[in-house]
Amino acid sequence: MATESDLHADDAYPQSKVSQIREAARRLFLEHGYEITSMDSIAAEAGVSKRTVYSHFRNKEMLFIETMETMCERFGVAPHETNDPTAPPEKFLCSVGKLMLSKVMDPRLQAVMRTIIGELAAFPEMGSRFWSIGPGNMRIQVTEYLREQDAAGVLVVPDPPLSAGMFQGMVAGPQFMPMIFTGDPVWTVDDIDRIARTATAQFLATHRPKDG
Amino acid sequence: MATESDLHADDAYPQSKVSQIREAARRLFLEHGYEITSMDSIAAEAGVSKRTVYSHFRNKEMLFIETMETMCERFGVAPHETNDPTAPPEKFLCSVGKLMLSKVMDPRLQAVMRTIIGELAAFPEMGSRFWSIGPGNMRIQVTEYLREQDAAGVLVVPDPPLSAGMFQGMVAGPQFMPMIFTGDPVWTVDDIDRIARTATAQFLATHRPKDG
DNA sequence: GTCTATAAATGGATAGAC
DNA sequence: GTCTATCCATTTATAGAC
Repeated sequence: MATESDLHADDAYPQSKVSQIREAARRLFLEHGYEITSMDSIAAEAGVSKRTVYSHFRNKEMLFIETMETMCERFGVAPHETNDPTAPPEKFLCSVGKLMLSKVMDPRLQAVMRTIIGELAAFPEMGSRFWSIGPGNMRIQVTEYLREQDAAGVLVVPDPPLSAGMFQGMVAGPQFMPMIFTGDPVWTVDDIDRIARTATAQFLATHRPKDG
Repeated sequence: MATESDLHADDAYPQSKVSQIREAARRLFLEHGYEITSMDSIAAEAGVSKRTVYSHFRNKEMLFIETMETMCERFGVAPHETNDPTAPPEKFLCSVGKLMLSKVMDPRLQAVMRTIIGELAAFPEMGSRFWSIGPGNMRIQVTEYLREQDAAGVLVVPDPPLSAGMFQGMVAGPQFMPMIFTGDPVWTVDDIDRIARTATAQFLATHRPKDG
C-alpha cells in the first residue's frame, strides 16, 4: 500500500531514518557542496540526531561518495535509453542528440555536475566516474556507430573520435557552457528537437559520401 | 634591474608582502578551492603572519573575489586577441576557433574554471563574470559576425546565436567536456590547428549560399 | 537504534606589542 | 606594517544513557 512519500522516495524503506538521511544529504550536498554542508545540517534536515547519521555512515566522506555515486547511476545513460545502432544515421544521431540535450537541460543533473566539478580536487575519481557513465559513454557509442557506418560505406568518417566529440559539442555545447557558468538557460526543452535536427543535418552534410 | 622573481610576478612590487599573499592565495584557491583553503595556509604559503594578510585584505571572501577577478581579467579575451571581422569566413572562423581551443587547453585556465564552477553556489556573480568576459564574449563576437555575413549574403545563417553556439561547441566541446570532468587531455596543442580547420570547413559546408 | 552531551581540532578574525 | 598570542564559533566524531 503506497503512501504519498513512496512516490518521491528511492529506497526500499522510504520512511526509514536511513533514507531520510540519504535524501537530506542529497539535497544539501547538491545545493551547497561538500565543504559547506555539515553533518549537523544533514542531521537537522533529516530530522534525526547526528549520532544516528554516524550509525549508518562511517563518516562524512563516505556519505558524500555514496550520495554522488547514486546520482551518477541515476543520471547516467540507462540501458533502455541506448539508441538503436541499426537505425539510419538521421534517426540514430537525432535521437542521441535529443538524449544529450535533455540531459544537459535537466536542472537536477546540472546540480550534480556542478557539485562533482567543484569537489574534483578532493574527489578526482568522481569526475571520471561521471564522465564514463554519462557523457563519455554516449560519446563512445557515437564513436563506435560512426566507425561502423564508415566501414559500411554509409558515411565518411576519417576520425571517428573527433567527429563524435564534435557532434556532442555541436548539440550540447551551445547550452552546456553558458548554463554551467551562469545558470541561465539559453534554450528550453521546446527547442531540443529543433537543435538536435539542425546539428544532425549539419553533421551529415559533411559526412555523406560524395557519390551516391 | 630585474631579479629572478620578477619574471614570475604580476605586481608592480614583486617582492612586497602583499604580492606574496596574492600569489599564495592564487595558488591555493586554484588548487584546492575556497572552502578548503584556510587563511592560515595562505599566510604560511606566503611566508607572512596571518595578521599581515588581514591588514591587506578585509576578509577571506574579499581576498578570494579579488583573486578570481584578476584571473578572469587575465584569462578573458584581451583586445589584441580580437579577430578581424573583415576577414573572409574561413580565416575569421578558423582563427576564432584556434583561440577558443587554446583557451580550453590551457591547464591554468582549467583550474580557474573548475574553481569558479565549484564555488558557484556561494559566488554566483563570478560565473557570469567569467562567462561574459571569456567564452560568452567570443560567442557574441561570432554571433555578430555571422549576422553581418548573413546580411551581406556571404553566408546563410537563419539563427546566428544558435550557429555561433554550435560552432563554439564543435570546436571546444570535444576537449572541454572530458577535460573538465576527468582532467585528462584528449588532444594536445599540436591538434589545435587541425581541429579548428575541420570545424570551420564543416561549419561553412552548411552555411554557404546554395548558388554561389 | 536513537538520543543528549561532549571531546578534540580547526578556522576566521582580532588584541596589543614593537 | 608586521609579529605572537588568543578569542570565539563551528565542525567532525565519539561516549554513554536509554
